[in-house]
Amino acid sequence: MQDIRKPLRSSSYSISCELCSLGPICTPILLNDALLERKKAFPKDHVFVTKDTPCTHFYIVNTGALKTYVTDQDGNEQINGFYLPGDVIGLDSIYTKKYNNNLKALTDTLVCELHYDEFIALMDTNKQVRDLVFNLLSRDICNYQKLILFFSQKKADSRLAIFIYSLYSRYEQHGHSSLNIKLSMSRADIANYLGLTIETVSRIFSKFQELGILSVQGKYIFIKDLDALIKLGN
Amino acid sequence: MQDIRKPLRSSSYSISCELCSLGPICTPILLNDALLERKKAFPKDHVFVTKDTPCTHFYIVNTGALKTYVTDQDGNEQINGFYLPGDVIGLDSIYTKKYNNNLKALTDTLVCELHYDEFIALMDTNKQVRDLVFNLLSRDICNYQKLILFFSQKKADSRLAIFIYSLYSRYEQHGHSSLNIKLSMSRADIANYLGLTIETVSRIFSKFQELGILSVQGKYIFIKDLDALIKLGN
DNA sequence: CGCCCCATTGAAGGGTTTCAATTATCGTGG
DNA sequence: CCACGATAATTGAAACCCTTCAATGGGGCG
Repeated sequence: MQDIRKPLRSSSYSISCELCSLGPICTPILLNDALLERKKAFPKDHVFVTKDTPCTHFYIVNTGALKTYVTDQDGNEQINGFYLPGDVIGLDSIYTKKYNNNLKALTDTLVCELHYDEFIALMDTNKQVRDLVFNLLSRDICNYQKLILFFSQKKADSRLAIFIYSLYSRYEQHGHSSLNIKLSMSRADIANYLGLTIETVSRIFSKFQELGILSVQGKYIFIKDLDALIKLGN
Repeated sequence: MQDIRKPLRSSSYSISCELCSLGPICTPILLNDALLERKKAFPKDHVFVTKDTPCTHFYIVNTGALKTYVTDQDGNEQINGFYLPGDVIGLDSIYTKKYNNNLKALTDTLVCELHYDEFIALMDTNKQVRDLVFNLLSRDICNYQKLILFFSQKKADSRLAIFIYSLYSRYEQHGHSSLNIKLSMSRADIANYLGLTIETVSRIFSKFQELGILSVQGKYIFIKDLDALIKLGN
């Protein structure tokens, strides 16, 4: 079997400022150093935001991957989402003024930090910034609505198929189109997020491999039949 | 058995302007008649918004109940959510500029219509309006995040328990605290929304009734043990 | 009153989880 | 560099939950 680890381009799994969700409001000096701290580093497994603490920054992922999670009353971790380069984290805090999730680096990660107060204040005076935030919020809501339908309706096979496809799709949107994907999260994290068990995730990966839809080798996935993967998601 | 229909107060299942999500920006003349058309009536089963048409209005439910839904590629209806008095509908359209769902009255319904363009324009000049919309958007995102966790993690029992509790809770927030609930939607709608079958929903209602948690009589629910209902949701 | 639709209930089948055992992978220290 | 231990991932078998298919019961409306 082809070693799917060969074409690994982990160093390229970062986002250029042009393709970042902040887009044109960031690259010019519109956002100066008082508002934005660029490329701050967090090591793998570092929890750098704790739920219910006051919101001081929004984060934009530059390189690496993060997960947001809460812990339920039994102390179990419940993963809310994964964030990849270009994603903005923390917009839900506009309402609560505090973080609604814990935030943990899945790999060594670079983020841009946006100072909350200053940025919120900037929205009052700058229409371009304001419109951007409206669009980000509204877009988030659209995505979440789709996600709710997804989780309410889909069985295990579809969940995993769409999960893998969405990783592909999100990298593609940010200019890293490749059928080779390195999972930055463990099977346990995937299972937790999808509301399945580790065993089920593992079994479905094996099944997809038998069906010739993808090659699985630990954290490395090679999508052999993208159309079939999409079809499985329906 | 006590006839739980007796304390029906369908006429009171409307919201006063003071408790509406628009709050203080609406009751004063801040929103004039050019922006807001009050208490427009739609009959039961009327589809008054079609997906993908340009967004012309936001809607705020005054009396009655609505559902939003899309149809998948097989033509099946997939319910996205139910809207009760006080709820604002259409904020996700800020990004797409068109409606992302069909909108159908579950009962005879009164809504307030907010003209999209004029309202968006008002945000440019009025900070109070702007902040309100930011908060509504951000709050929606918080709610959706919780809903995603809910649907990704919860089994059938919990789904139905939380669904019933959330109806109770939403009426309570808007000043109609009562353990008697009239379901405005069919079992099919509930099942569709929760990602279950009609049969499963029916069986769980029966089970809850046997456990003494609630009385079920068609569309009328009486919550006999709220704590147990909440516990079942976990 | 009767019809139709909605809701309930039962039995069988399929999918997911649970429990248990094995295998692979990663990091560490010899 | 290899060996080792710990952790992560895979695989199998049994139990459980939910769906599917089928039949019955009940309420609303003409």
